[in-house]
Amino acid sequence: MEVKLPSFDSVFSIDCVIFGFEAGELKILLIERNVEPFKDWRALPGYIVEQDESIDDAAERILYELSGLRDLHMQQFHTFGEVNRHPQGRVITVAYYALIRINGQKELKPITHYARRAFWHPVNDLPKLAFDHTEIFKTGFNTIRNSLHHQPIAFELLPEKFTLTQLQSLYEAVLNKKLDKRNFRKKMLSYGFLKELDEKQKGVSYRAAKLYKFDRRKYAKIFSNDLALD
Amino acid sequence: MEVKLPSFDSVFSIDCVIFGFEAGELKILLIERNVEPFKDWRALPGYIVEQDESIDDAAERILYELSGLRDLHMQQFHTFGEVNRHPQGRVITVAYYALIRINGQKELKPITHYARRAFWHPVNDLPKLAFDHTEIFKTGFNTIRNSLHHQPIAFELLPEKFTLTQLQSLYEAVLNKKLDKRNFRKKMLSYGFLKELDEKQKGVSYRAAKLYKFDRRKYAKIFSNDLALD
DNA sequence: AATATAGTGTGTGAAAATTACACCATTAAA
DNA sequence: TTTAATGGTGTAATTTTCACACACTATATT
Repeated sequence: MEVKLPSFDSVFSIDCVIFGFEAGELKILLIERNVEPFKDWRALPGYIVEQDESIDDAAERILYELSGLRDLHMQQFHTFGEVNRHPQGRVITVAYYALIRINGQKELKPITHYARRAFWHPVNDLPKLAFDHTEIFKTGFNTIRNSLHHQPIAFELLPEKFTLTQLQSLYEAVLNKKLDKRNFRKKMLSYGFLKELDEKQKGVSYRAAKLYKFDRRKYAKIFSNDLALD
Repeated sequence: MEVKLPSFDSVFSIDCVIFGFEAGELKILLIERNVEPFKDWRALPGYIVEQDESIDDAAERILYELSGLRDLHMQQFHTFGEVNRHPQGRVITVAYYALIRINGQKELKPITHYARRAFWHPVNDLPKLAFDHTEIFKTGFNTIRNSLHHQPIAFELLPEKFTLTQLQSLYEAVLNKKLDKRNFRKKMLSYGFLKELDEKQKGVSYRAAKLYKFDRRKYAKIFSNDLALD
């Protein structure tokens, strides 16, 4: 079955590495491709940038079309421009990451037919991905690992109300190492951007943990001097 | 004088923010444009990526053609993709930075006629730049400021043999703040990647300072656990 | 030869941050 | 009531950071 595909001279595309956290595991969003090339392969959600949209806008649109996910805060992290990274011709891709709470109920439904389905997959034990997407994923994972201490990454992945244990297990998943419980809690609380709530966890068959909220205002105040200087 | 210019549908370009250090001042490389659009303006060295070259290769070539500089280690830092950033059409640009010792004797000579000349300009007090190059510069400056503590940035800007005072003044220039001399020296020496030489500064009309070399091996060993994890 | 000049080179104590480490409390289910 | 599972807490030792001031040395000038 030979398929005749168009060939590209000069095309921009976007690829998205979307992280989610569920059941103590860090996951990313994959699609199953429904078109050539790499039909039936797993891949990062990605597609071509239109003439009249900025790359930031394109990233939002493309993610939406392939997964139904909207209004994520997407952040560019690297551009991949090897000559032969795409079999149809010259395609340079700008890679974005975003972080999202997997709410269980959040349904993933591709809008276009380019993806057969979209699904969450644990970052450990990823399948072989189309194009150079494995490399893109690794670069993205390193990126969030490095911004964990400077950006509110953890709080975008967790539900609005979370326990300190959940927060810690997310840190452990991203950093890939065990942390000391007492030191972790002491430190997180000392930053002052966690609001203790009057609520407790429900539905667990052991002592229920206190719930906390992330205080974005205070976080911004504390970390504002991190970068910048115009 | 109306000039008819081609218009672009979909073009990749590269722009370079090249840092140098001289006379206690941090500088960047600018060109004077010799062609429309923005003829006669100051700009970052930048041009269009060819069909058959990777963006990393393109960055090296373009910098060479516009300035005569070669073999710098260029590092991509951001891609700019607003729709109207280029007056002739859709041009997405990948920005790179590099660091170089300004040796005084190193001559800057554009190879192509696109640049009339290339020259060093202090990062403070930059003129208005063509396109969105001022924004690109700022992003690049923030990038190196943030990697100063994790990458051997300082040592690529200094001559091979340097004094601790020179090293400190470079840190001060990049971070834009004064540092304490005793603490700075203590800390730098404690890292163990500075090799003290048996030589001293020459030609100064005051007590000559010891010269040091940067030990790249030891540096790599110390900072290797910073990133990565495949 | 004396002196002015300019930058080099050094140590200590206080405060803050980091690390290592173990046990009782609470809840639901059996 | 017992068990299984996780929640929650404090302290001491160590390391790191920070603030801070003065004598030394090489040269140029008179």
